[in-house]
Amino acid sequence: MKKKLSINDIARSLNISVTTVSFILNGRAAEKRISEELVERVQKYIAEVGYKPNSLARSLRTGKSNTIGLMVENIANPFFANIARLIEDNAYKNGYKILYCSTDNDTEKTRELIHMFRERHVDGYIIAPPEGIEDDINNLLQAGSPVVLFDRKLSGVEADFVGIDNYGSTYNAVRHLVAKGYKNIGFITLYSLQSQMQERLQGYETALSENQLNQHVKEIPYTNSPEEIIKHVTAFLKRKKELDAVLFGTNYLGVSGLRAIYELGINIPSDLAVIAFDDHDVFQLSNPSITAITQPIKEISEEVISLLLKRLKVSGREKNHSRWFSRHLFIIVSPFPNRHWFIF
Amino acid sequence: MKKKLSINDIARSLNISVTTVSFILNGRAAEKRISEELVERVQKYIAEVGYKPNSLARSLRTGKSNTIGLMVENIANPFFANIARLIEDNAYKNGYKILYCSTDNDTEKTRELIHMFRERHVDGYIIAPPEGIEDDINNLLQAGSPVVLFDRKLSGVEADFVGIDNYGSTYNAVRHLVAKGYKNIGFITLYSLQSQMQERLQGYETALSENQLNQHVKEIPYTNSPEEIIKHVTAFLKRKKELDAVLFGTNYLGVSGLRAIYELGINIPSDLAVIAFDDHDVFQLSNPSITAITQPIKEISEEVISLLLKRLKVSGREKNHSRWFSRHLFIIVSPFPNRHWFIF
DNA sequence: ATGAAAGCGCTAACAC
DNA sequence: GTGTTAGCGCTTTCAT
Repeated sequence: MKKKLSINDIARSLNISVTTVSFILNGRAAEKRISEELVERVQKYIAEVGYKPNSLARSLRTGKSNTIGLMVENIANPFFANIARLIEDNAYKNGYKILYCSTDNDTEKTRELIHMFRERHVDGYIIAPPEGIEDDINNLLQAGSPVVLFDRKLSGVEADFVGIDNYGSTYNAVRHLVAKGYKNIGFITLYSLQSQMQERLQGYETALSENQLNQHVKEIPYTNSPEEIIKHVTAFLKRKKELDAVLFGTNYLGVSGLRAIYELGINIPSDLAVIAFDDHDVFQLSNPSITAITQPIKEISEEVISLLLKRLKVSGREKNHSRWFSRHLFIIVSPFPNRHWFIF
Repeated sequence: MKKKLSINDIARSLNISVTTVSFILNGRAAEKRISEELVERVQKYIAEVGYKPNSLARSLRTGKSNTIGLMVENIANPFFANIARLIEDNAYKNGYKILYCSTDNDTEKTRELIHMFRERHVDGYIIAPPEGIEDDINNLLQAGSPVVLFDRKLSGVEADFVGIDNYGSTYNAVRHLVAKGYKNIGFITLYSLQSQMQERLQGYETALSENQLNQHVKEIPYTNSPEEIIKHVTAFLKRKKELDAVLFGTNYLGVSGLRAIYELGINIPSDLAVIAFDDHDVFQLSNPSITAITQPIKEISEEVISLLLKRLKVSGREKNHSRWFSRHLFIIVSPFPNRHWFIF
């Protein structure tokens, strides 16, 4: 168990001061006019003995950690897993490490996780927030930490946000079904007050009432297991024999829902048309493949990380917020003067 | 931007010393015979002002971080994502936080990630290692850090390991197919020297040669995109018209492979029987559903984390390695006297 | 039972 | 240009 080297050991071995080593380490040698020759000698020695600065100590001192906390609903959900991967890659390229975790939509767990991130001095936060976490996020913001929310908004929280037009998505999906002649369109969604779910519901309801059609909504709690979801969807479909189309509010509801549909022997699309929200391998592979409302995962990830990186850059420097917008977005609407909302 | 409280602030406000506060904080009040009344007063005040110790400083001092680094191949793969979730939950219950990351089977990236974990003083490592990372892991071990490997072994690395009987799995799968009368059985696998892939290949080859059947192996590089995989599988199946069954070496090869099969209009199972390695929602939902060689994810996760926790406990204390084995395992074989290999 | 103080490894203001 | 030194917030030994 070889002892870890410290900057002190290096300085002592080389008969120079720790300051000099520190400056060289942090690329401030030129600025401090440290001789070329010394710089080289130090770097050679460091490489030789394999010294690596202790980033814990560095963080403790500087208050920065080059780390971003990423909180998703569930890392096992392909939608979030893929976003996480893209964000991770992008962050790495910019010198940031990502720490992820799953909130399970559990407010208390999320609170603890935020706290853990805070303890670890993450420089910024990317969060798909559960309900009820508003105050905690506001605290973060108030403490000067950059926070980018995504997937669902939080009312009363003045943070940057990236998401999609949920309302328009379900609204258009239903209109599409109506145009194709479907009359009894069900919506199987989450029992949740989260903004994205409420908007999806709203889009569904508006489209239906504009066409004088009846609503058939089934709300399923987030905590249900796949087996429970299957049971409830099965019961719902059995009761609602008149349904000729069904829209799923999330990908995993769609996955379990399809199981229910297959088990009931219902044929897609002759007996029942199916549209799901968020893509999933399953939807592409189903035969016939299931129509999915696909979110632009790549664009969302890029916007999220670039937004946060900008805040990070700004937060150490001048507060000039000009030229903040990138190219490929749909709508930019923010109720707050200094915050940015990107809606794809 | 309210200033963060430190243990000093607490001590000063209460007119006591930081030592006392520290002892109370760390549950050593009784041991140090600090008066009940004082303890209560301190705890009340701490709760009131919402003080939370800075874990960075604590780690710097103690050298522990209550953190475990978890490196999987790809967090977007359901097999790894689910294992990660289970490990995370279990670690949390034991007071440990998990930092995950994806290696992409890239040795250089993995090396950097190990380094980052090391910098951050993670207390232990859980790794599904890529090839070529042997020396780095040995360094970790030599430095006294607990490491548990899973999914694939590393030759010449004396670490704990948890995995499955890959050889037996494919061997039995092929025998199962042979028993059902299939004669031309293909194996579409990864172009990889990783132990688990080699073992799967070996199982396939042995079973075939025992039955005097011809091998039909297609190896696909890890770096291929789903589209490339589909193209290569398509070409392979087109060339090998004689195949009546095919075995996929991993779940994502199976997912893309199914796409190829569907696009070719091949019927399962009448034209071609299909077995995949590792489960996936897609396999369950396919119609008819695809047979999958399912790994016991729950058991693997539990064994991994319990193994690491034990090492963690031991590494601070006496080195008594008795009673190390848990209940639900299949085979325990380790080439090293002091290391444990759990093969399910 | 409680407090003073050293020190974990690093950065940066301030000296020279 | 380079060195001295004061902390960042915490734990823990040693005194009292």
